[in-house]
Amino acid sequence: MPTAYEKEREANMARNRALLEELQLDKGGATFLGMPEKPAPVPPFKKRRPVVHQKNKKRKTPPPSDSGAESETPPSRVRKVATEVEGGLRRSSRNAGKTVNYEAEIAHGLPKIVTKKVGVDHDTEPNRRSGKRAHDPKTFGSIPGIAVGTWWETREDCSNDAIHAPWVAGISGSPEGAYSVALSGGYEDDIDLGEAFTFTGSGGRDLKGTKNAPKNLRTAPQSADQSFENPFNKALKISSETKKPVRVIRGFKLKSPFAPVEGYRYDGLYTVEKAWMERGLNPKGFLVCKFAFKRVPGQKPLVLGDAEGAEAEDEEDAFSDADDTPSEVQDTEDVSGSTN
DNA sequence: GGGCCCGCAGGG
DNA sequence: CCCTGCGGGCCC
Repeated sequence: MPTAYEKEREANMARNRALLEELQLDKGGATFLGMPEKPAPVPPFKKRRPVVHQKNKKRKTPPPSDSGAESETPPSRVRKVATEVEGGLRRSSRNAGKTVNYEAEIAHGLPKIVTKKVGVDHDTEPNRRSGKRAHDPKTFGSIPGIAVGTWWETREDCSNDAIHAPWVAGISGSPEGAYSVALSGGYEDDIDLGEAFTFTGSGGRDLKGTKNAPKNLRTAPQSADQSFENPFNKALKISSETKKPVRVIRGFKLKSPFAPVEGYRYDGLYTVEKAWMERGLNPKGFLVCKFAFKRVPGQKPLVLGDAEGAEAEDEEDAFSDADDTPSEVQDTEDVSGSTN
């Protein structure tokens, strides 16, 4: 006997799915590997394999840099890309420690600051971690040198590549609109059809607990209504009006056939097609902000999950996209794809 | 595997 | 400074 709330949820989901299917059929949409001519029957979920964490927190000692020639050679570890599957490295190289000893790295002669910019004075703040960034994450559109399909083990690595700056938050934005979002399974009722998906806003979670029982959490269940007054949600709403592209990463926790099995993957640019509110999938039916995203046509096709085979076949082309810049670090401030 | 607690980036 | 936030390491 479904309750009124359950029926409402069901209706919401059906309506949202219909909306996404319509978006997918839009001209230029629908382009993931192996996609049939017609609509997309979403394949069954692949079983998610959680990241296997290494007990030993120590990071692998970085290789000694090419003595002296370090002035423009970025640390090769800054970015893990799909092409690393070659040579047996695969994705099982779970060795990126969390406790990074930057002084040790500096002692090794690795340049931690690949470029300037980003509003940081690297002369006065040489140890500032964001100084590692080669590009400003607060830009709209693609990031030079970061191909669609680029993969990272952690959100931190992704952040360093300026694709999605926050380590935890799912939305990065400003009053100008949203720069990027992370699909990481935080909301069970989000639907992911690949070329189009729904996304739930932020806020309405009880992160602090009560004064007597403080929690100090980073994520928590829904405990209040969301609203578009929330700056993150507002940014996405603005994006739905300006239609500026938003970078999208999918994480391993996302329940979707398009989610990577491990880590986080950059899946290219999407536009926010619609913003609305509805009762979310939470015990008390708190309101959440919902957004419908549609992939910008003409990008490298999505892959299903890790799509082991497809990815291996594709690795030669990992950087061959027209709007991708082959080199790791740009000297120029060229921001191709930006609609700033 | 769940609970806990923490650092951190980013914005106000 | 304060606060938030779809991480992640660690302990049990």
